[in-house]
Amino acid sequence: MKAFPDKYDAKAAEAALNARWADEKAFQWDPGAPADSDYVIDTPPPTVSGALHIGHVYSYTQADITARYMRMSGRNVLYPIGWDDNGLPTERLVEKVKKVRGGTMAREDFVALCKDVIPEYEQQFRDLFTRLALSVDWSREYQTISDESRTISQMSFLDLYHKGLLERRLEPSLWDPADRTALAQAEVEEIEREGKLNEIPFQIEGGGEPAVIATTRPELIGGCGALMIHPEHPRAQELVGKRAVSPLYNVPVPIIADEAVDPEKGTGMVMCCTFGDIQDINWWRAHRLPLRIVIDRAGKMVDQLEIGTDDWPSLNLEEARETIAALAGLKAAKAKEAILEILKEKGLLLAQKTTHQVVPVAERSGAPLEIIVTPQWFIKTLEFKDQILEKANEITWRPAYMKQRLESWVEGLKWDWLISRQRHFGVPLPVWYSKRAGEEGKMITPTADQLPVDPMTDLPEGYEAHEVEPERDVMDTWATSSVSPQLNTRAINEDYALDIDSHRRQFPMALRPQAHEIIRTWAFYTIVKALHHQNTVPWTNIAISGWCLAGDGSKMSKSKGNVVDPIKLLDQYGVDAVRFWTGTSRLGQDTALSENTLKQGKRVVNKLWNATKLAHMALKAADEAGALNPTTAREDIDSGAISHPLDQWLLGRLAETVKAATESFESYEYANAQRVIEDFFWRTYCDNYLEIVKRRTRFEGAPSPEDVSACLTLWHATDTIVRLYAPFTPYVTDSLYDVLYGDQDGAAATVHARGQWPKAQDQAEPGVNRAEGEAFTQILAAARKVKSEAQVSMKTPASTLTVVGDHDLSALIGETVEDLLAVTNAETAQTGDAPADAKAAGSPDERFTVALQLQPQEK
RNA sequence: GGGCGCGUAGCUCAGUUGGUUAGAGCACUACGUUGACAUCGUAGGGGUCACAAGUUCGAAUCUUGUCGCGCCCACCA
Repeated sequence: MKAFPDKYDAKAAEAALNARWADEKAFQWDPGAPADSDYVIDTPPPTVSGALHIGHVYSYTQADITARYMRMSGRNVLYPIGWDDNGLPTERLVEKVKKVRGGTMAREDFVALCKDVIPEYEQQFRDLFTRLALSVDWSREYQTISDESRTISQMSFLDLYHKGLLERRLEPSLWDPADRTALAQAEVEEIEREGKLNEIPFQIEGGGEPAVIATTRPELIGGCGALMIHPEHPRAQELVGKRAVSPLYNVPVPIIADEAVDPEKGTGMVMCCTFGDIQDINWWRAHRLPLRIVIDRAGKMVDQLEIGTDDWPSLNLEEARETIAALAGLKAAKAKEAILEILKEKGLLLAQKTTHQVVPVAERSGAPLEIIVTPQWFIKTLEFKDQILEKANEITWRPAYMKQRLESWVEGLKWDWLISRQRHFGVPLPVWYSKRAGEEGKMITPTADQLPVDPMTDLPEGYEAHEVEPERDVMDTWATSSVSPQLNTRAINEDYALDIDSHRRQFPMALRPQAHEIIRTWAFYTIVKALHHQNTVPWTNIAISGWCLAGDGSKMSKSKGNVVDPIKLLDQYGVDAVRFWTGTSRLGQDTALSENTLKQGKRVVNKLWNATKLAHMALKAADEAGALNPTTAREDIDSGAISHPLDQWLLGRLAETVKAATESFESYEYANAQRVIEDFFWRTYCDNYLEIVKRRTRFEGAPSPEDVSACLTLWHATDTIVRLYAPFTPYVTDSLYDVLYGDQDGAAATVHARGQWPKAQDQAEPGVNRAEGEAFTQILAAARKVKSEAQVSMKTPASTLTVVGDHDLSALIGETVEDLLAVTNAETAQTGDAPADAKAAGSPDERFTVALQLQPQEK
């Protein structure tokens, strides 16, 4: 046992222990351990976008608390770490740092800049995660853009492509005109705003009352292919079968009845354009309407419409051309204003109503989305909804109700998963298109052993550069991060593998920790990939963390100015205290950053230190007297070495705590574990037991058997408490562990090593001497209350302590009267009637009344 | 519109399968404290468990409904 250091310096401990853990490779996965002891975690690779926020601290600590417990409990934990360092957020960061725009430069040049900028920002994460004491295996660090990740990601592509689950299709898809790329359904957000619902007349061919449609997007009139009306609409009979003529463009379009038109909305008639929304696509397909594109990839009005042809006739071509010219090149929003002006001038804007509008926008850029027809790559999901839901059911969701988010997402899917992006920095789609005579447009893919490839610079085997056209698109980062388990197990399946043995052993994984806002992306996509590649689940458990909110329960955001800098927080409270705060949070639930709880964390660290310091004095003395030879609590009780009833009681309570904490951890309820540990440590151990045991720890020379009993108990309690707190407050516990074990041969170097969690079979009998211990603490509390009410010091001596009434004291509290006298500073104890000059108080459970004859204190 | 979560002390939250008198920390009040700890201790005050009805010997807990907050999904002319 080492000497006890004077003071605990959290910052110094953080630095020293990190160095030691790295040195000893304390958190490396052990390939030599049996496979059934593996516990593999699919760690979220944080997006390299330049932002460190408190949410990182919060959610990664939640995962680490569980990881540390799992390792201590004996599992062979593989806890990798990676960085998601390609895709739009990373492009944005690089553009900001380097003051460039990716779209205006050659791809290679931009990628070179990315590779230049990224390392610094990954180092920020590395520093933060190290300081946070994430017990990740740093030898398993990966990047989603590395050669190996690109290989695995392209393997995933090839497997799905050859299975027919991934295909290139020319069809309408969601388009972000600001970033000029296609998007997946999951990247759509909605904003609410005031809009204008415009009523505009369409003349009826052959005369008659015009059909008035209502639209919020008049700029799309040029793309109108039909006028839709509900079959029950009063004018349906009259109009269906006739043709309406679009204003300004004068294009005759069929009037079609369709149940999907809401007769209550607007005028009950609506134009179908290519494309205003998803309903337009449905009508376009169902009624085989013409494709009339009026908005380009930049979200601007096309200036050369092929209007005036047989397929796209106009009854007044001159006016149509004037309209086209007037709008040419304007962005959709400007074009809307312009066309409304024209309509107004010509008396064609019959009414305009303000309406509450929900507009789909791109999550990243915030730009309103367009639907545009472009060739894109899709992974099939729509026809697999049932299988996806089945797999979701095979996974244990923690908390269980979070599964419903995935279910409602899957049920609402409208698009296959679009993975191609018209961007610059991502994993390339491994495809070429042949230009050879006779096979023009044929898709050529590499073989697995040629990966990774960049079709822009590499060539397919047997082809010359002039014979192929490279695919220029890159994959969305989700297409790669959705194989994060496989990036770590190093294979997609039996057919596509870098290391099939590790994949067979480690896949599916044990745990995916992640936040709830990416259920519809990361969790969903990862499940889809595992289904398509191997018809399995990617992991058996998914633990969903909530958000970290500001102290007042509101969302943290830059605009509100309530963002907390994680580094400052760690400096102010110490990592252990911040982790303690995280440890009070529950999975799935948002947690407000609480100064109280952070302070409480600091108190716990301090209390752990001081309680151990007190115990250490006695332990050290007993050790030097050669009297401290602990085995396990159970054996020391069985052998008679721990003989005192209150020692056994304490260890019995400790055993109950170990049991409850273990059960909580096994069901991923670490907050409950922390609470029961805290309750035992502070209330039972510090407030009561440490006070009670002082009498038997201040021995001179050789300790008596009951002193030895006390010291052995202190040893087991201290040792076990340090282990119980270890997953939560790794620095102070490992510092204390080092004091207890640092110079012992054969002891593990760190409390965080595999197998260090207290074992049930080593504990005392849970609940042993519970009745005596409780009676004792109740009587003690009553005695304290007497002194508190008398407003005297707890040390005030009493000549007698009376447990009022007909009690058998030794039956109640065992042979512990001497302890009771010492801890209450009383001379004698008795039962029966209270002396006339005694002051009395009841115990908290009202079972006892305790009277003390207090002796006047001399100053 | 459908669904999920939450609503318990002034604040932040716990409350296991229904079971004596609903708990903790912070805050508040009083008192105490020269050897583990003022980052402390002891005691105290403070709750119609959102509301209503029901089931039950018994409800914070189960059922139904209402209200409020947050979120997910859908609609979106």
